[in-house]
Amino acid sequence: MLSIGEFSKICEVSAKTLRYYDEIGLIHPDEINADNGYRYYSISQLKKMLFINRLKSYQFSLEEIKAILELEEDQSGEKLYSALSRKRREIEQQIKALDYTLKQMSNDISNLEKGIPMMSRLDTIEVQLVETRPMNLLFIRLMMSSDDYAKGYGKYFSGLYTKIATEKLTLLGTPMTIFHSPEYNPAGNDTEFAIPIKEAVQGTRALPGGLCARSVLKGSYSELTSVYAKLREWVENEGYKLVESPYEVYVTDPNQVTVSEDLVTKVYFPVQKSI
Amino acid sequence: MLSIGEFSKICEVSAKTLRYYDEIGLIHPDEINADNGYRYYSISQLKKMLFINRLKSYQFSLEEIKAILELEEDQSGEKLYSALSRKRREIEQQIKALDYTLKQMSNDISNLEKGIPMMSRLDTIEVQLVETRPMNLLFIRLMMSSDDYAKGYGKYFSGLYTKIATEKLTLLGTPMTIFHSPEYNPAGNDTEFAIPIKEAVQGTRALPGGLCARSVLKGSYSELTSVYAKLREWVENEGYKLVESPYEVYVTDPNQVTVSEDLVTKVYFPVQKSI
DNA sequence: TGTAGACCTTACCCCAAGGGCAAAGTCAAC
DNA sequence: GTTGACTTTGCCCTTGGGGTAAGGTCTACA
Repeated sequence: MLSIGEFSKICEVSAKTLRYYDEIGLIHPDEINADNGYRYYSISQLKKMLFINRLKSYQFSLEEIKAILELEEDQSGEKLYSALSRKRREIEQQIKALDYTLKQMSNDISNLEKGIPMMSRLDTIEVQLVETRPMNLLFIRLMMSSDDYAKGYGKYFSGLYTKIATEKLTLLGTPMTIFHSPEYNPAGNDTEFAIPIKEAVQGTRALPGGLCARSVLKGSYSELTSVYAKLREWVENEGYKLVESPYEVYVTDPNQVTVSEDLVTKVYFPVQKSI
Repeated sequence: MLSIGEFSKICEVSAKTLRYYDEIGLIHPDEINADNGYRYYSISQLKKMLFINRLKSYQFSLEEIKAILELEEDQSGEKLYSALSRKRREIEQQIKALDYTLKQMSNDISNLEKGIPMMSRLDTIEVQLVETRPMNLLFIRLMMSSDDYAKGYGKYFSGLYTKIATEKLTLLGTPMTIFHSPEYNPAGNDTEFAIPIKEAVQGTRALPGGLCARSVLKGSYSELTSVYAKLREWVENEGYKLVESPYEVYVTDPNQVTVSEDLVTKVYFPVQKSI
């Protein structure tokens, strides 16, 4: 039997951590001296502890590890296999996200090298007051959680395009998204995917034309936040107010454009002069 | 002026977060109504908030962001530039680490597909009882923090090799590391880098031979933990005890071996029969 | 002018995964 | 027998806020 100190040295885990794992039921010492409360671990617990360490290095939470250990006792490695596969996908996602972060950072760094301040893009976003024409939209409107956006765009737009193709409708513009939720809510937003067409068939509606504040974004969608901020600032400063739901028009098809710098998106804020 | 709710919607930051940032001094509202305590933000604070959001996405802590904001007020973007560059290196490191994790996970997953349990490697590590010969070591002994190991190995071994070359000494084996700290301590470990040579010049010492438990590791150093655990288990089970500092012998040169599967490392535990 | 509903305030407790420290009890070696 | 190393529990601390409660305020509508 090994004291907590000995066991901790062998596993390269602090004694404090071992006590914590005992407390949360992850790994209990094989034996506890009833007189003095000293914890004693058996050599055979080493394997379990190393397994825990490995799962930790795979970014499983202690709770997940506990569940895995409990499952492992009954049956074969089926659950473990699927848990690992799921976690692997998560880590692949993390790497993608970090690659993207790296790209953005490098962009900012090279701008700084040229003497361009980091947030100067905000000052260069141009807002125009435009009059839009009424349109007839083939649409689908639903609640989107922020996680599903990437998937949703492809799914719903291709559904709409399929309908246009099978029913031989006439395309009049590029796809657009209308945001009906008055505020941004990570849990879910009332979102409308739409494509302008000629025919007023079932599943279409009219989008009235009117005065809009509009910005054109050339480049990655990650800058959209700045565009929205700029538009709101402009609307406020110029004495207008938002009277309808804002919408985005995807002038370039994200599936056709491989380089994100080539993306063109127009953001519209339907406005009125306030009083 | 914008109320906290309006400002929070524009920035896509929760009101709670804004109150927290006010509390820690990251961004104070432009004005606070003295009667009711309501916070009011100006449109011009938008840029600062978006800047904070961007730095957050670059994994700066709020404390770091605060420091950056305070520096930005006085002078040019020098500090920001170096902070960004440093953080970029950190993120590159993270990606490397995640890539490595991914490799290990994939290995475990493909083993599971073949029906091989994850920690079965532990059972396959073989321990042999061997008698080592005394050696004469050219050595350097110092405290190494766990962060420096990667750098340290190259630095200190190349120092020793330089000495061997310039003083025309005779190489008698591959490099080795002796761990004198009785326990693993992340803050620093008493570590000896050594190379066996023939001549007993200054800067050398004798390593006595004797009974050792030894395991041979073929593959990545990340498995060393398992090897150490296995050796300790073996020593305990077979009724031996550790009587000197353990050491590792790097049979293959890490600088020559490009594929980590080809690395060969021998781990020695000098032992005696216990009583 | 009244009031309902939306909005704001502070205050308190909560999360993960332990780290640090203190006071007190215990063990092992000399 | 003593000393120093080891162990115990208990309490507070970390990051970046989330959740909720109790109570005060604002604004739009009737």
